[in-house]
Amino acid sequence: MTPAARARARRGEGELLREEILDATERLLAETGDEDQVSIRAVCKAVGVSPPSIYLHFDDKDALLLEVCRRDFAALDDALTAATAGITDPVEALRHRGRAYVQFGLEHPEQYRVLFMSNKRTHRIDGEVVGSAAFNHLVDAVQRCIDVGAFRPVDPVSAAVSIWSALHGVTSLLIAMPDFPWPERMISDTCDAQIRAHADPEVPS
Amino acid sequence: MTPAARARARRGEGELLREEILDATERLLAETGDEDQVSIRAVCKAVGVSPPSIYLHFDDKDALLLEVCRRDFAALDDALTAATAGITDPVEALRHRGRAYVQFGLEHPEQYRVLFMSNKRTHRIDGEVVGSAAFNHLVDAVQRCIDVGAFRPVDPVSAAVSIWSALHGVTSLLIAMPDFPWPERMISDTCDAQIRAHADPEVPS
DNA sequence: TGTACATCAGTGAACGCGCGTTCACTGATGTAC
DNA sequence: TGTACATCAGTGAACGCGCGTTCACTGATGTAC
Repeated sequence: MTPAARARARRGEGELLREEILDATERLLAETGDEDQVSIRAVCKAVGVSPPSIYLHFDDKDALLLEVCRRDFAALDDALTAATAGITDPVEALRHRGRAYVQFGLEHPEQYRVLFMSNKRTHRIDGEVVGSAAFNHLVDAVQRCIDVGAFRPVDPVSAAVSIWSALHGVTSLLIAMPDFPWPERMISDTCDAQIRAHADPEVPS
Repeated sequence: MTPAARARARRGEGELLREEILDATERLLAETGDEDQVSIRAVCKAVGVSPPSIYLHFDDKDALLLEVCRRDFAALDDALTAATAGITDPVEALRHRGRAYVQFGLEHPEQYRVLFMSNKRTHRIDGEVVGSAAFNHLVDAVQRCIDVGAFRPVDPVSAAVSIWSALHGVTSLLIAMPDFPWPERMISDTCDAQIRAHADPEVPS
């Protein structure tokens, strides 16, 4: 049951394969749940092309994985933005952002692994930190809570790191140890606790 | 520069090799900082024996890694116990336990990866959760804080999970993304915040 | 005290596998004249 | 309108590598008689 070979792209449409390769890599990662199973050959098989054709579009395997990483960071950022759409209260928006972060991780565990739990350093190139957009948006969200007086006027970057760290703790433990008897409400408790930790006590909610 | 071949053990002392294999695996993990480089062959080279001799002491590679995992969990538990030795105030003891947890992770990052960040599931066998001792000791530490009235009388297991999750968040982010501009005092801030989050407000410290 | 033998602690060589990558190539298709 | 040619989008086969594991073996050493 060999997968159908892919039809050759028409002239001028060679770049189509590039997108198909990226899609297949992503799909393979999600389906196998194992970064080690994402080999050049496996990707080719999934796409229906031969191994050398990868090198028409990517310098090497690392370049391919870096591009996948970029897309995943963008998908995460999009999911977080979507989760807060239409919410005017900055604290509620932050709460939703937090929940959406954990949810993204649980829905795309292997992608989350690659982004935040791997030692492959795929998320770095030439000192560029690929995922900085999502982090900056979190800082902005914290800043808005400070602006309306709901949060104490601390350094928004430190507060964002603290919140991120708590969210990442929950997400990565759930991903790495799915069989542990985690308490219910662990996710929302963490989000709520982070809000509480930064709230201004003089402004009761 | 081939490493010196290991001298054959004397009769009845065959088990010595088992310990040497485990030590070498641990050393290799720490030195290379990469689980993927810990192969049967690499371990053999480090010990100075031939590949088949591994199988005199371990069923297969997974069995070897599981045993390494057991040792690492024991080492973690020992480090945490040592860090709280002689501290009578339960809250101070918990604070030290927290700091020691993060410190263990940063000092043994690749071991920490294997224990808490891997998808290899090395820490499970026949449903036995290998690292439960360290977790139970954390629950006990939380319970002592509750007993003296310093912590609100919540479920100690949930509180322990919450604390663990926060500590793991910090530890694993620092390990996975060492180049990120983490704020100073991130570790101690996290420990302090967790203590505060569970403290009984009627008992000011 | 001598010697045959069982046992122990390993080894040498090979198995089949999948990997990333490279090289020379092919064949369809658009274009210049 | 016909045709030679350049270009594009790939492919087939091979490279050397390291991997986990297995098989038949070796040679030293302790022990029974």
